[in-house]
Amino acid sequence: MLGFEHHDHHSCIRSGVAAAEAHCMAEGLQFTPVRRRVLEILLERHAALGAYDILDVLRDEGLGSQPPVAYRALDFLVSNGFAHKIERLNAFVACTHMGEDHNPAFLICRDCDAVAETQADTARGALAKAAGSTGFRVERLVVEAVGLCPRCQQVTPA
Amino acid sequence: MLGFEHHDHHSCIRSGVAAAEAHCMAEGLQFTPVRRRVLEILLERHAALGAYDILDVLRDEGLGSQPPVAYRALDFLVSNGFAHKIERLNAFVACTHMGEDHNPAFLICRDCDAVAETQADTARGALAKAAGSTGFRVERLVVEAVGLCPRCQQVTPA
DNA sequence: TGCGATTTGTTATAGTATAACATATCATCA
DNA sequence: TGATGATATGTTATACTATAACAAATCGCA
Ligand SMILES: [Zn+2]
Ligand SMILES: [Zn+2]
Ligand SMILES: [Zn+2]
Ligand SMILES: [Zn+2]
Repeated sequence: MLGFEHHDHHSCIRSGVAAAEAHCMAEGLQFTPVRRRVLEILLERHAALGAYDILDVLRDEGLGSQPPVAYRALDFLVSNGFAHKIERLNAFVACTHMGEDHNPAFLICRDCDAVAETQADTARGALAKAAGSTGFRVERLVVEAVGLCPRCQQVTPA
Repeated sequence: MLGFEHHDHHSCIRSGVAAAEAHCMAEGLQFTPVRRRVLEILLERHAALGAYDILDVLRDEGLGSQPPVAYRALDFLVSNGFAHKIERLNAFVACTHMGEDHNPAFLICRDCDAVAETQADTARGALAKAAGSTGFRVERLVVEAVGLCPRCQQVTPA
């Protein structure tokens, strides 16, 4: 899991983009400049970004200035598993398990909005079981934990 | 768990309101007409309702006509555990475990927006463990499963 | 009754997201 | 290569969700 710790962020961006590009190539999807750039922005910041934050960057770079441009790119990235939407924040993050089939769960710091992605396999199993007994069929699962990241626990104890 | 099945809805409304009222009495909280009515509306519909849906009802009944009226009542209900917010839908549902300390999880039908509340204890345990290893401290947990309810599986197979 | 705290009323505005349609680009094949 | 249908982008307008700020009313309690 990619958490709150340090890491080689430069290579993390490069490999993320590369994985997405490879996947698009393989699937015949168009990895257009806007889509690529939005993914890069998400990877660069490594945090939850609102659609309008992303749009601001795109606008500065002349890649688009209206909301639909950002939302469409984000829809593409989310649909193809390159990014996730954090419902709690109305924001988006790059996926840290590009291409792998996984059950993402997110740890969201209520102080600094940092987001870490981890796995929710156990949760999915338990939920699917409970749901199954009522006849409900689970298709997607949103798991978002809100709390304090290690960094903010020092600044804001209690 | 209160699922998608039939139940004595009339008594379900009454007991929900009664439980909230009792809790407010015990805690010295003001269970005002607007707050009571919003809880009743949520219990009556037994579905996820947007703040503006609720506001429409309040307006018809002369209980308030501006967004803050609905949002304040909802904040009160959510803060005190009488209702939950469904992040995925930007909507609210009455709690089905009034007063009990619990880890709610929701089963959301993507077709009819019906919502059932169940328990996410296993998920919470697993998440807290995974999070703990990174130093993250979980305070609240959002678990929302999106899929098809029994009813909609018949109408919309596949 | 008086006073501080809480709740409600109201206006205005901020923030998030999509509908609809015109234009441009891409992918393919005749 | 050049036509063509599909996909993606540009743009305008608007819908939906949520909160800030302040005034007025009400409540809880001394
Ligand atoms: Zn990184
Ligand atoms: Zn933090
Ligand atoms: Zn009921
Ligand atoms: Zn349904």
